[in-house]
Amino acid sequence: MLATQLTGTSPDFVGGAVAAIARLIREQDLKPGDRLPAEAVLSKDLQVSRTVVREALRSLAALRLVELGAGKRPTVARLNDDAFGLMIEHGVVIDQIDIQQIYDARRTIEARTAALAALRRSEAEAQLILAHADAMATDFHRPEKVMEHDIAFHLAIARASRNPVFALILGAFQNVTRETWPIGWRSRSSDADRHAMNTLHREIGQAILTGDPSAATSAMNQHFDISLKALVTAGLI
Amino acid sequence: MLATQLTGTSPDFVGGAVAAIARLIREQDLKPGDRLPAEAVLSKDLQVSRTVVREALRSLAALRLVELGAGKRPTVARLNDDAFGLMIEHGVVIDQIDIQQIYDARRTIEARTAALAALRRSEAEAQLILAHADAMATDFHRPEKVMEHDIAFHLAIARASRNPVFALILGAFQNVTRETWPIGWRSRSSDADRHAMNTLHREIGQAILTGDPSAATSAMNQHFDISLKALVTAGLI
DNA sequence: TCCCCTAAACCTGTCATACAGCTTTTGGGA
DNA sequence: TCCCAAAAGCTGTATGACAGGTTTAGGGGA
Repeated sequence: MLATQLTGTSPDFVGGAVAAIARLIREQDLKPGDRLPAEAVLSKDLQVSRTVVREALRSLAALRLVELGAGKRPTVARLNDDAFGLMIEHGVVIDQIDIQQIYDARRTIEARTAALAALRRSEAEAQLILAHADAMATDFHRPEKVMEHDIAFHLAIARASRNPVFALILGAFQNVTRETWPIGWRSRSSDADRHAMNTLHREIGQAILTGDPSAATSAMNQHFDISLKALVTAGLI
Repeated sequence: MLATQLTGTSPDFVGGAVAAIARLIREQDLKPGDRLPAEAVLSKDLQVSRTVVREALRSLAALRLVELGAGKRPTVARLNDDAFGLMIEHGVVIDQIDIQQIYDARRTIEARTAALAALRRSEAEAQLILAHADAMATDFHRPEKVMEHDIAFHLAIARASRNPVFALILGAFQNVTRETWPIGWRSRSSDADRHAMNTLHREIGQAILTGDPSAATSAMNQHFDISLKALVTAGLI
């Protein structure tokens, strides 16, 4: 339950404060934007110095449970993917996770988000998804733009799935994707290959617009088949 | 990239220190267990007070990128699921995520981990998985034990899938599962229903032992169908 | 009465210093 | 060479201080 660990049975004031503040949020049923007590108040209530309270709040802020700002009392925060993104990136840096494993996770999840998006997307979401697919073709000669639209395309689908857990997880993969994407792009042998990828994106978008979940899933799976092949060709995997 | 946010264009010393330390780990290619510079050294190098360095280290420790201990220099840490677990729990507490969404994520991922486990499990892993399934039957009259074996069963499969991303995500759901599991258990109308669940667990385990991925996936899907129904009956979803 | 503005009160971000207690290193003795 | 103890190194916590940002309260004007 604590965010830090105990050395033997030592006190761990900071860990205790983290737990106490998390409990406070839960027990007082606080929601995003609600203000927590000021540091000085927490310090008195929890019987620890402001130093300890501040380190505890920083811990919670790192996890995105609270938000801090100069002069402002701490507030309860909405979950957001960049904290988890840092963790994933770290996993890659220390070789605990490799790129193929991330791709497999993406494939597994995105096969599902594509299906859910086909079932649940709003009209605006479907249009946004297709717009990104189209923009990838339009900006074809500018790889950086293509990449950003590609990433936005997949994230838009995740959001349209209406499951924030999926959006959170896939959002966390973004930074890693930004590093590997150019490799895949360069490894494709011809522009024809690159256009073929765009076609698949549009197919996914169409299936989502049409509301055909199994078509969306199978197009998404094809997409990952091809992308993975490109990374294998590049020797990245 | 930073773990905390900037208010306008303010300096944000702590955020800068977090980024600098993360960069240090990456650029020096540090691995789990490697020691970081002492706080005093970082303080001098980064030109900020020890207070700032400490808050930055606490942030990284909360995300499990580093590990802290009294008297010890900070060390690089292996990723671990409890930080992500806290985030998920928070998402539930503030109503950003509901139980059904977590179940859908679990179902999606576990259909895959079951298949992968069937393909990749070691002999010992297969035995461990089956042992947990058996223990659920043996300890049938002690719900708490059943729950722990149930959770351990699913986690063992995740680990046997050999994809740490899945293990990380599913591990993070554990705490939430611990809160909802008893509700599902109580909602089942008869002991026969409860035994049926155990049978399914054993079926999954058998498929993994046999090395039959599609059987493992379909048994896992059945398992989730039934579990979800129990939660719907209980009015939780 | 209501709105707006300003001054005061409140609060966080950063710094410096101090010291207890834990860990690692060093150096000497067997 | 190995072991052990002393010294050095380091973190965890506390206190006090102050700059600068934010919120609140209260007064003045319409």
